[in-house]
Amino acid sequence: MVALTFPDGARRDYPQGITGLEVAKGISPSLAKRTVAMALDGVLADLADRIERDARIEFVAREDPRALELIRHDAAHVMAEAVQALWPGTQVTIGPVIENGFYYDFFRNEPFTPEDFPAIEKKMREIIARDRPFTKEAWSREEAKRVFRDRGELFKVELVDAIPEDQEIKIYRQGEWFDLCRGPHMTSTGKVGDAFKLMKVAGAYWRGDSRNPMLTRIYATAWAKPAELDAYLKQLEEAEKRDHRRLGREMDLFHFQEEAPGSVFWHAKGWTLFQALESYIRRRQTAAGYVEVNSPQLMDSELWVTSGHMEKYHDMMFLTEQREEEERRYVVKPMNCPGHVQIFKNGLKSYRDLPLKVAEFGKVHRFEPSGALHGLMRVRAFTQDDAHAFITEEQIARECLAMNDLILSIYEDFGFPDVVIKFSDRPEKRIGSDEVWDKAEAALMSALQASGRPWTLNKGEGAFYGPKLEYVLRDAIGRDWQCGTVQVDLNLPGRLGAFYIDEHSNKVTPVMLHRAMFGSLERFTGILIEHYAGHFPLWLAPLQAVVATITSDADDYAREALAAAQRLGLRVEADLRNEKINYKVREHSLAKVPLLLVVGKKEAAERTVSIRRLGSQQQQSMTLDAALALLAGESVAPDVKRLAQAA
RNA sequence: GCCGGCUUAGCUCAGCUGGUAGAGCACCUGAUUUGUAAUCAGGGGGUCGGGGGUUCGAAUCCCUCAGCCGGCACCA
Repeated sequence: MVALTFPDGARRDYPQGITGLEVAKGISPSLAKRTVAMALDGVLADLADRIERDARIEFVAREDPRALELIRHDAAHVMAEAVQALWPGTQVTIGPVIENGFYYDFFRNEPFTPEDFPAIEKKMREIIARDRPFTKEAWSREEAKRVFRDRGELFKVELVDAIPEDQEIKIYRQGEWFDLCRGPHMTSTGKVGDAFKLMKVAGAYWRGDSRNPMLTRIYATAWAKPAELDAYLKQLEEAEKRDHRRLGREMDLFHFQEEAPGSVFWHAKGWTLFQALESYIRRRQTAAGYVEVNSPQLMDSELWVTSGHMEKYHDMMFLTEQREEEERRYVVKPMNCPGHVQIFKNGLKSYRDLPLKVAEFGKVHRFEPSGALHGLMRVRAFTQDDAHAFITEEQIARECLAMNDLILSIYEDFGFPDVVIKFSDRPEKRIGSDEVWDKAEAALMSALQASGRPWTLNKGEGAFYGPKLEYVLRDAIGRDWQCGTVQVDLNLPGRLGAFYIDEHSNKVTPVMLHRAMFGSLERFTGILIEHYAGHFPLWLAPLQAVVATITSDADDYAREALAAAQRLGLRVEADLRNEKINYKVREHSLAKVPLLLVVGKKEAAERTVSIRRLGSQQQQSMTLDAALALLAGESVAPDVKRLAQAA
């Protein structure tokens, strides 16, 4: 006998080996009918599975949120059957559920194109309409390999081989078609429903390894109800509207062109935004005890040989040509650290100088693979808010904590609600003694725990020179961005010959901490454009307000208002064009100008303005002086505002 | 870098199976002086991404290079 506990707390005994379906039927035929799977002790299982042990049992209806991953997984099987029905000889490989949908990787000489989608979707609907039950079989390893080999499914043979010896080989059938699969599945193909859509084709390496053959991946989305599918598609459209590449063009922030792939042409408005961010970081880190330096763009390649970068990253660095009159070759810097070590080494340093925290808005160049380039998010030339702290071993914990606090405080100012920290500890291949690693990891970990933030362990993912923290932001539409980093470096200072004199007159190699907060300013600007959907807070908005006239009678007054605003350092333009106010309101709203100061005859006579805020229909009338004071107040950066409040 | 797709006016896009390029918006000019999301009329603008080939003839077909887009791989 097995004892099953039901969600209402009832507990009943059943013969051992009874199936979930039989249990459901025993309770009521209608329950059995609407149930697509069960959960035993919270783990999803086939409804046809035999129950061998006492368990908490729950019946999962198709509408249950937990059924969604089954719908998607079943849909993946249906898609694979459809593809093989349409193109015999296509090999199937793997088809997992992912966020918002699923994919399936196929191997076929002729790749698929989106034009094939309608046919595949049609065939899928046929298979779903047939409503064949999913049935599970356990095969022997040899039998599975023989069957797949006979069918020419060589990738499946590899998959069978990859299954650990202690696990059984499970095959799921849906009518004639079957697939190697871990399961579980719903009761039949009909349960997939029709809220699915094929989204895109993509190449993907077999087993994620670029040395392997490339497969064709078909991405699809699937939902329990058509309304959910529609909502998802709408959400994608919304995300597209806030794409920083699109907003960058629409808001006249920047552009790219063929002659400089991966390098940004910043327009005046975009550069204003960029500089607002740079100034902000400069204020924050100066307040935290950093000094700012600037190191050369080009340095002798020998230095990069010494640092080890040449060997590891040669293919990703820009190098100058060797010239007749100059035998040396120069490297366009891909990072700032070697330069900062040179600054540290210049002049003898004492333990009294430590910690020495050196920051630079260094522009670095990296020859990123062409396929990796992506707007501002992945470029070949970018500006890091980089810093290196030269410290003693004893100072590791304190300085890491200070960096951690600074980074988290900065993200708060931009309204990122969720920050997840990844802790990467010692990798297999590393330098330095275990004692030093122990100390470095413990110090980093104490900083991490002091932050009180959620974190995850990235086992063995640290740099070869030391452990690191990586800060991942989640933006307004739920996407993750890795930005900040704190790295303990036990290697480079020694390698480049840096030392300080300790209190016993001994030469000691300092520990170096690498720190970035935004990471790449280019990328962070892109993230912010999407995070705010172009609706920047006033302190960042490239154009804060437009003074718009209703008739030309107000032109002189508008010019006066503009000049007064500019004297206050506000970023304001005047729109004196011979256009209707409706037209101007529309145009500046679309351009996402935060504030419109509308002036007509009435305002000119009364020395007032009518304020209209972006996203609001309402108007607010006040005197020009009051309006400018308000604007100036709202334009103050959050850190400066805090200082003013504290004073 | 790999797989697939795309590249036509400043932007968004149309141009069927080859016959020599079009729309809307933007821009310019004129009229209109306007009260909170598009006033009307007129006008200019393209060696159809670069190079090569097939053809009597190429935006259209083929090859090649580049860039971009979607993934994969990579990301000090």
